Parts: sequence; structure tokens; C-alpha cells
Amino acid sequence: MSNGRYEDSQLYRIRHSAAHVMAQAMLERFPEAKIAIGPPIEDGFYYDFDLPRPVTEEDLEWVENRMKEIIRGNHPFTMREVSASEALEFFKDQPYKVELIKDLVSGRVDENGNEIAAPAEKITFYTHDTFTDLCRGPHVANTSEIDPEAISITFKKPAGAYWRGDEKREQLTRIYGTAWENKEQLDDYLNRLEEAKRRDHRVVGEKLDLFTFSPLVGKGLPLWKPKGALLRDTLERWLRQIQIENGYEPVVTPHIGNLNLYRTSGHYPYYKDSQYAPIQIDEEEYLLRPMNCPHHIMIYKSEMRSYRDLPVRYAEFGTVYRYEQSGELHGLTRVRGFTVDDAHLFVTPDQVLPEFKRAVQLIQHVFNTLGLTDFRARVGLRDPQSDKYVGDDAQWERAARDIIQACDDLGLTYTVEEGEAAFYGPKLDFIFRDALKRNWQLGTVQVDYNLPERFELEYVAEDGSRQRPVMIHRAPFGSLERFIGILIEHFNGAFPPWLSPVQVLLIPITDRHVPYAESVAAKLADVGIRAEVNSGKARMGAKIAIGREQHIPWMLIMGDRDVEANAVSVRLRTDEDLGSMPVDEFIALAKRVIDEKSLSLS
RNA sequence: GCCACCAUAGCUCAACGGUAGAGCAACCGCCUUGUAAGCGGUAGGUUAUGAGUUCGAAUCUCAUUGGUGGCUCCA
Repeated sequence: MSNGRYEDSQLYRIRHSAAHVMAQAMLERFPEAKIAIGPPIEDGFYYDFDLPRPVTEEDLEWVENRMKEIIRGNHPFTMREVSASEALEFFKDQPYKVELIKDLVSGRVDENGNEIAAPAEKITFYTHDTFTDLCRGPHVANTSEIDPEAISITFKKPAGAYWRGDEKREQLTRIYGTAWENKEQLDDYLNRLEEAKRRDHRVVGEKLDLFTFSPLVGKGLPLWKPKGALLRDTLERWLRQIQIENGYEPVVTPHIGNLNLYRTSGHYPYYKDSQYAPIQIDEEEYLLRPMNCPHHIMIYKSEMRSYRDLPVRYAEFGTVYRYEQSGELHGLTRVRGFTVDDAHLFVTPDQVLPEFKRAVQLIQHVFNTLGLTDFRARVGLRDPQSDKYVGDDAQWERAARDIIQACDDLGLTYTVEEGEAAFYGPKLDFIFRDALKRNWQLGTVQVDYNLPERFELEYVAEDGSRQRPVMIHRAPFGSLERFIGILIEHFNGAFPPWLSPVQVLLIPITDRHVPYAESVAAKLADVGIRAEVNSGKARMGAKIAIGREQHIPWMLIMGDRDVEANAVSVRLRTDEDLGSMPVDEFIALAKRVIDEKSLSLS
């Protein structure tokens, strides 16, 4: 946002007002509807209704057309202060409004569900045309300020939403709208949505043969196909190597563990609702592990530790299983079985700051290499109001100080947000903004005093005393599944060559060029370049079209001229034509780009 | 889990109460091709599953399963 707060912008007033216009039109369509709330949101607005029947597409079209009519009526928006009793009388048939007014007057929460410090001093109504709503504004002065061609409510399907976001309360129908200053902006926005749909990792993943799901295997359990597994394995091998270079030691632990392990860690029964139910076997109960930390802790605990051994850094691509509500599953970004690029660092209190910094630097290196440069850091501290956190104040303060110190030392741009801590300690999260300007929480580094306490971890200090280590949890990718899902959408399937499942597509022009293509492919394979020959009967143009669709970085076209010269004609997936070059020259070029993990193709 | 919507060939879709079809992919031929899909043919479906209504169901009803958009949740 270039100029000030969204709440103060004209766009905000347009959207807020459009929400009222929509409510008016909806009430005309559904006179018995009960209205809830209708605030502006990012890119638009919504209004929640309690309706006698489901909304159809025809309803939405009717309402949208009616909205345009109302807007064209040039109705002024007028504000009026009313007393609580007057407000209650006016909305006596609107139970949701009554509840809102009562909460406003009693000073509990405002219309958006935010707690308010004191009872509202005044209640205001906004009226345009025939519709009056409980609202504190602001609005446009007149509906003429809204461009009737710059709104849409048919662009998105109605959705269910709980009254006041509480799943124990009424389920309402939420109608989403979008509104802009002019038609061009609306079209831009709709195009952005279309682009996001095209880039959807579920669609692209299917097209590129990366992964699939099978109801017979189970919901939320992705199956990686060879090309997806190759991409994933490339990432894993790369990070594993970086970690070894940074003093991490790979460990391997099982995917299930005795329930008592999770009782000790505190995950069970506290997070029981988001775990697979325990498995009973031989009088014992086992849990599909929801986290890797307890397993790594038991390795730490398997021997006596000296301060000289610390820091101990255990890393594992550890697969975990969590019960996610069925409605929350979404492609690779929300699954029930996923792999965390997990590592647990066991350090002395003095080592927290330097180790934390090293972990952050490692994450920065990972992101920068992938070209994920648009990210910000968020320091998550505990919510001072809440008692859901463990550990004493001094530890929390020290950890928070260390994290902020680390950010300052590294020159990170960061925000500090209360209530974003893990229950066992403060943390630093990296929020990445992808090519479509959407935010994703990726890597995380967390300081933990709790688990060492619960598992009674120790090391022998210089003076011979037993001391408690501190743990640092960190994961640059977070979940491999989610991370790759995000990469797919960010790159639109056009991965940097070192990650591309197929790096080179060889296209012989006629059958007689196939043996030559195969000999070139063999040379490429010799130096570790992933190449495929398309020896099918299709014409060259068709093969190029397929290669483009698969976003294969390099296409090598070869006919008589190339065979003659022991050359290949190089075409990039960006449609750039590098012309003919000797085979060895191309191999050197591709090898350099791949080895450098370059983001460009030449 | 909740609300709404959806489910037809491997993929994208058509048929909308009266015999299930197309394009792409696959397979087989022909063409032997120079930078964004040459031509012809073959095969592929108890219309997600199970009940029901009907003379007759892909089509209407109900249930189940799976998916989609949101909500809630995400240690």
C-alpha cells in the first residue's frame, strides 16, 4: 500500500459501501434473510447472511445486477447517531444486529469481534437508499463514487462462515464481493485470479507428472511420482550437504513411537485432536509421530554429554503424520503425512545466540539460492495476556533478547508480533511473498527451554556440575510437501535447471536423427545432466510444444546440419533461440548453469 | 469437522428423462519433417459407489465415498 493505511483509503470506503449495497440487494432477493456483518477485506468485501435456502448462481447474478442499479441511483450515504434503545428497536427483527449492539453497549467486543476497552460511546447508523446498517463507517458520500462496472460478486462462490468465527455457533452464508476504482483494476484483479488458478500446484503438478493422490491410499497422503521424487530428492541432497558442511549430523528415526514418549514431551494428550489415534499392539500404545523432536532427544539422551560436545546438531528429513480436518486438506500445501527438514540443536545457554544466527544464515542461503528473495522475518513472542506458555519469565526474556539480537546482528528486516510464539518458546519465522504476491510462512527457528526440562536433558559443565541444555528447532523448508507446492506455483513449473526433473529435451527432426540424438543424450547423462529423447512420430513443432508445456529448460533440435557439424540447435524454454552450437559447447554451458544453481538458462 | 457446490474414458469436456460422444494422451499405420501440436485408424466408460422414483436414469431423490470454494483449525 503506497499511501497510508488501507482503512483510510477511498478503495476501503468503496468496498465498505459496496457491502451495504449488496446487503440491500440481498434483502430484496431474500426478504426473510438475517444480516450479520459485512466488512471490507483485502481485494474486496463480504457480507454474512442467515438465509432460508442455499444461494444459487441466478441469485448472485440477480443481486449483482441489482447492485449496479442501486449504485447508478446516485444515493447519498448518510450517518446518524442513535441511542442503544433506538438501535435495538430498529433492528428488533435482526438477531445478529441485536447481539452486536448489546456487545457494543456492554463494551465487550466490536462488530469485528475485537475486544474493546470500554463501552462504545455512540452507535452510528449509515443509510443509503432503502438500506440502513449498524456501522461506524467510513463510506463514500454517494453511491456515484462506486463504479458499477468495477464490482463483482459472481467471481467467487458463496461460502459457509461461522457467526463470529466460532465453530460452535450458527453457520452463515458468506457472499464475497470484489470492488475497485475502475473496470481496468477489476479486470487486472480477475486476471490475477486466473493466473493463480493456472499456476495452481495441483494443476501444474499433474501436468508435469510430479505427484498424485489416491483415495485408496488415503486423503491428504501424497504419492510422489518419479519426476516429483527427483525434484524432492534434489532439494534434500542439496540441503543435507549444506547441513553437513555446517556441522549437522544426520540421524534416522522411526515414523512411530511409543505413546509414552509423547506423554513425556507433552504433545499427547494436549494435541490429541490433531494426531492419528494411537495404535494398540502387545499391550502397548504407539503413535504415528506428529513431531520428530522427541526421537532426536532420545538420541541426545542416549549418552552422557559434556559441554565440550555441544552444540550437538541432529538433522533428519523426518516424516510426520498429523490429523488435519478433512475440509482443510489442500493439495501438497496441507496434507496429513509430510516430511520436515528438521534439525534439533542442543546448546549451552551461551551458544543460543551464535547458533541461532548460524541457523538463520543457513536459511537465508537456502532461500537466496532458490531466488526466493522477497521475504520478511517475524519474531514471534508470547502473548502477555495468555497463560498457555511454559517456562519462566527469565528464560523467555533471554530467548527473546537473543532472537532480536540475532536479527539485528544479521541486519534482517523483521517485525515483532506478540502471540506468535510456540508454546515452549519464542521463534523467528520467515514469511515469503511469491511471484503472485501471496504470503507463505516458510522456514522457522525456535528456541525451546521446555523439552530439555521435560526430558531432563543434561550436560556436564566445565565445573563438573550438571546443566540443562537449550534446544533450537529449525526447518528451512518447513514441510517438503508444502515447500515444493509453493515452488511449483512461484516458478509456474519452470524450475531453475538444477531442479528441473528433465533438464534437456532432445528433438530429432526425423527418424534418421534418432541415433545421433541418443548419442548426445548419452554424453549428457555421462556428466549427470538429465536428458530425454523424444523419438516419437510427432513432428518437431509438436515436440517443441510439448517441451514448452513441460517447461524443460533446454530443447536441442537436431537434423542433418547438426549431425554434420556434431552440433545441436539450442532453443530455450523462454523461446529464445541460441542457434547451432557444438555439442561440447552446449554441455559446458548446461553443466555450468546447473552446477551454479543459476536461475537463468545461459 | 461445518456450509455450499461438484463427480461422465488416463486428462479436458459434451450429452440434461429415451441406444453415452469429442479433443488430447495411449496403441497401429502413412508422411520423413528445421523451431508453439501433419494425416488416417484402433482401443478405452456397469456415467464414483449403493439404494430409490420411473415403462425407461449419466440426467430426478436419498445415503456413502472422494474432490472444490470458504469457515474453523494448523504444536
